[in-house]
Amino acid sequence: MLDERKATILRAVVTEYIETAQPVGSGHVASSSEINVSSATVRNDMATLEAEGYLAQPHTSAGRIPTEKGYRFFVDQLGGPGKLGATESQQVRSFFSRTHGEMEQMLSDTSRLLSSLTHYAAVVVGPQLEVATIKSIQLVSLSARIVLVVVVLSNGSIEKHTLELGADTEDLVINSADLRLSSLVVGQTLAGVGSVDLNAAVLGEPEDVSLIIRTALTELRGGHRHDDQVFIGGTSDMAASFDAVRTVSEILRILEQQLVVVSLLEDVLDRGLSVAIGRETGNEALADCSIVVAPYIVDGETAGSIGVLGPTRMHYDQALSAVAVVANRLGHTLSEG
Amino acid sequence: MLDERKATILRAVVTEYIETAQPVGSGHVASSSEINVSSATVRNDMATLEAEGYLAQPHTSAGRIPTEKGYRFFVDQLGGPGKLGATESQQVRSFFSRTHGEMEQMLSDTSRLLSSLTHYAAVVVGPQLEVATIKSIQLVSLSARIVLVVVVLSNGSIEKHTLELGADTEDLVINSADLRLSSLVVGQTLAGVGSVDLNAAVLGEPEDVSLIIRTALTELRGGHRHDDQVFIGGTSDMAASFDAVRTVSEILRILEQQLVVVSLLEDVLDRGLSVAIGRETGNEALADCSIVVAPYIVDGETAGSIGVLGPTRMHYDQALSAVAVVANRLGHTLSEG
DNA sequence: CGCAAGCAGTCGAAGGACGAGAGTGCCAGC
DNA sequence: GCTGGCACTCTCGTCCTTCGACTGCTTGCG
Repeated sequence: MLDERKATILRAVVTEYIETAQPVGSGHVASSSEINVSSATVRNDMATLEAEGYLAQPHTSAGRIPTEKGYRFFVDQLGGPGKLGATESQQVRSFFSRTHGEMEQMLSDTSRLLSSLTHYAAVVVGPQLEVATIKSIQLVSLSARIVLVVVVLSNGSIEKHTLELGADTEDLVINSADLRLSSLVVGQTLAGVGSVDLNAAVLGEPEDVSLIIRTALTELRGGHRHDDQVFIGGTSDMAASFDAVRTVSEILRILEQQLVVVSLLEDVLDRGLSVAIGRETGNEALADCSIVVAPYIVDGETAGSIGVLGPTRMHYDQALSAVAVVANRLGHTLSEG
Repeated sequence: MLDERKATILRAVVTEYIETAQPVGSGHVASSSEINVSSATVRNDMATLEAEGYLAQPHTSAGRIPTEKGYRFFVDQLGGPGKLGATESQQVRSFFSRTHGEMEQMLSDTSRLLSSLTHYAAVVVGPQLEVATIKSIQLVSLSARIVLVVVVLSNGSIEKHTLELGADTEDLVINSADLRLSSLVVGQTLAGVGSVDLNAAVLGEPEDVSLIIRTALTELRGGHRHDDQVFIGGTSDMAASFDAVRTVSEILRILEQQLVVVSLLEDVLDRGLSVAIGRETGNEALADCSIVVAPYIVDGETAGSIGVLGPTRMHYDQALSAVAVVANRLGHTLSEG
């Protein structure tokens, strides 16, 4: 499609623009790269590149700026994540050797790590609960009419639901319900709870016990929506890399909607991409942004995804490496547990 | 201190500046307020107000801008939160009638409510776990060497800790440890766990059981640090009310540090204030910001605090009312549960 | 003495002129 | 097919001027 020299020129323009945020002119490219042709030749090629949609001019007699198509070419020819710098990979290593304990804490810390590596906003989407099996279910009575259902899942996360009962209920009743529930759902997935036959479930139990069981199961089924946990870090870094408050505010508005963020990442992954540039993100408000994503794999299965969000002129190579390495290590660490 | 007319003038300047973000001149004040004096007189008074530190001039021949002292006077003479507007109080009412269920979810939603009411960033600090008593403790074995300690507290929140055991452990052993732990800590506060005598705790138990008990108790003691949960909403609104990206980025950096946020709010409350203006916040990076805070009370005790963070030129009356009403209703709702 | 009216002075914001600089497109020639 | 040269374009910074919005002060009036 593009001959060797045009590709090199395009590469040079993109790199330079990412570095300086200034339109880059033919002179710069001619002098500061491995091309040994004159600026006039570069000019001709740049005109072609513009005609083919890889570059754009903010105005006549200014240098060129990469278009989304230009960035896309640049990213594609990078051909996957490279090596991480020495200090960065040291940082990753020390993070994962130090980290332990709660998954939530760890995912949240991971988003901080990722943003500190890349200086962009980092998003970490927690494992989907649906695939995990139920290890334990327990009813805890908080007050006469309030009962907490605590479900422990095989991946170490916890689902909880508050039940408000219509009438005061004795501990004995709660215990019976607890036992029955355990035998019903332990070993199932959360999704599997949906297929439990409500009527069969309460067969032979007294009225008050069966009421609790019904309520608890219904709650568990309804809980599907806030399945995904999202951890976001580095919004301040993100803000610093834009120059219009308006843009920053719009991006923050997106990031505040966790559902949108999750589907954003998943859309990108579904399309088989690891980078979405500008409008490729599918979100008009992110026209000036790019997203770099990777899934992480726990015990052989894709568990969740991580990503960074920055300006279209982001350091793609660094971001790609950072995301890849962190996703890899994160999956590894979670698999051990 | 300030005679009636000077106070009125100061009030007028502050209101006007909050509205327009433009320095306000003597002409404006003279024409657009209940003062019936000429602009020349206003000018004289404004000169005095400036000399006394209530107003400042960006440059000669510009209008006046309130100083922190000016805002402080303005806020003090407001004398506490007023009524909320009709639509806003409708919004609050419908929110609290609709809301139910998980505390985390509710606090997070509350931060969204508060930011949507005020159009500033909203901070909700969750109840301190230390005062809650332990309702139940349970050990769940996730794999041969990994055990999850799940602690249910009386306020409905959950603490969990992962234990990594040195050797494969049978369920029987875990069950014994579970029983012993329950008898030890149920009914205590989390802080109270600290005073349990480790040696007495494991008296008479076999080696493997006592190891688990020790590990679990130690973990629970160490867990004190991430006590407070912080929920932040409306960062996009906050961003929109500043005009320098730099400022926004710095504020976001503060908000990313949950510990800092918590102590920020508590410092303000400790000083007996409900509003901190500019440097009163005690944080240099928040020189252009003000914070409005209120504690919320659950079952007669101060449980946590909520607040909004906006520019020094914020709508103090609205913010004060919103924070007061929401804190009140939140405390109420949590008390019922 | 307090207030108002008038007036001179100050300063920033807005707008226009202008040159410098960076970059382009194109053409002719090697 | 590449290059040097050249004319042209457009932005940006600077300078200048004008305009307008203020202020501070002085003076006069009740």
